[in-house]
Amino acid sequence: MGRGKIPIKRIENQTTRQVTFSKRRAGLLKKTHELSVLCDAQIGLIIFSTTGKMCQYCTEGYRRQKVSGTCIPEHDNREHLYNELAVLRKETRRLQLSMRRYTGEDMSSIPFEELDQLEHELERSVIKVRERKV
Amino acid sequence: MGRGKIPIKRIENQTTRQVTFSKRRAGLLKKTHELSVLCDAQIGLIIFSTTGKMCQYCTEGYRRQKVSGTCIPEHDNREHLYNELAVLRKETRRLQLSMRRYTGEDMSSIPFEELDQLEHELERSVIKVRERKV
DNA sequence: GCGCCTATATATAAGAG
DNA sequence: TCTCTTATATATAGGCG
Repeated sequence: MGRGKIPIKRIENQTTRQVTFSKRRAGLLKKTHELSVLCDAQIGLIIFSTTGKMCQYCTEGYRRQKVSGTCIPEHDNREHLYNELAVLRKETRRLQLSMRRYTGEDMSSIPFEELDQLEHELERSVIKVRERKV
Repeated sequence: MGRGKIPIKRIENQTTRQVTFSKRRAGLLKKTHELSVLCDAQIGLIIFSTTGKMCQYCTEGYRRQKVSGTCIPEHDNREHLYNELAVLRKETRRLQLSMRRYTGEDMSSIPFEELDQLEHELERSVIKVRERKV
C-alpha cells in the first residue's frame, strides 16, 4: 500500500517507523470503528507505541475476557495494581531499549555522539569476561 | 472498498452483516498484526460479534497500562490483572539478568561454558558500533 | 456459511514543499 | 518535523458455486 511494497518486519529506521506507526494506527482505529458500527460488534483495541504512548478504542459494551487459574489475594485495590503495572511496563521498556543498544539490534536509533561511549562500555564488558575466563 | 460504497452505519440485512463482519474482522486482525510487527508496538485487540463469538489478537509482550489519574473501567477483573503482573514481572526479571550479563555486572553467576559465547556476542556488538561510526 | 473472483474504494509508502 | 500529494498496494462489496 503505497509507492512501494514493504516486508512485514520491524522497520529499522526510527523515523520511518514512527511515521508508519502514526499512519497505520490511525488506519487501524478507523477500521476498528467501522467494524463496530457496521456489524454492531463490541470491540476493544489498545495500542502502545515503543515510546510508551498509549491509545485505545473501545465500544460501549466492551468487556474483557476472563482468564482463569490465578490465585488472587482477598483484599487489594485495583488502583494500586494499575500503578504497579504502569511502573513495570515502563521498566520493561527501558530494559528492552538498553538490550537493543547493547546487542546492536537497533543501531540506527543511537545518536553518533553516544557511539563512543557505547563502544567503551562494550569493551569493558569484554575485558571483564576475559578476566573471568582465566 | 468493493464494488460499491457503503455508509458507515449498522448493516440491516443480517446475512450481509455477518459476511461483512467475517471479512472485516480478518482484515482488522491482519492490520493489527502488521502494525505490531512493523512498528514494534504492543497491541491488544478483542472482538465480540453480535452472536457472542469472541476473537482476539495480542502481541507477546502486550501489557495494558493505566496512567495514573485515568479512570479504571468497572468491568476490569483482578484475576486478569494478576496474570498480567505475573507475566510482566517475569519479563522484567529476564531482561534484568540479560543486562547484567552484558554489562558484566554479575559475572560470577555466569557459567564458564557460557563465557566464550558472551565474549563473541559482545565483540559482535563492538563491531556493529564501529561500523556505524564510519 | 465458506471460498474464490473482480471491480472499486481505501490505505499508505515515498516524495515534495 | 509536518502537511499535502500521488502512485501503488490492499481491503473489500457484491456475485457465484
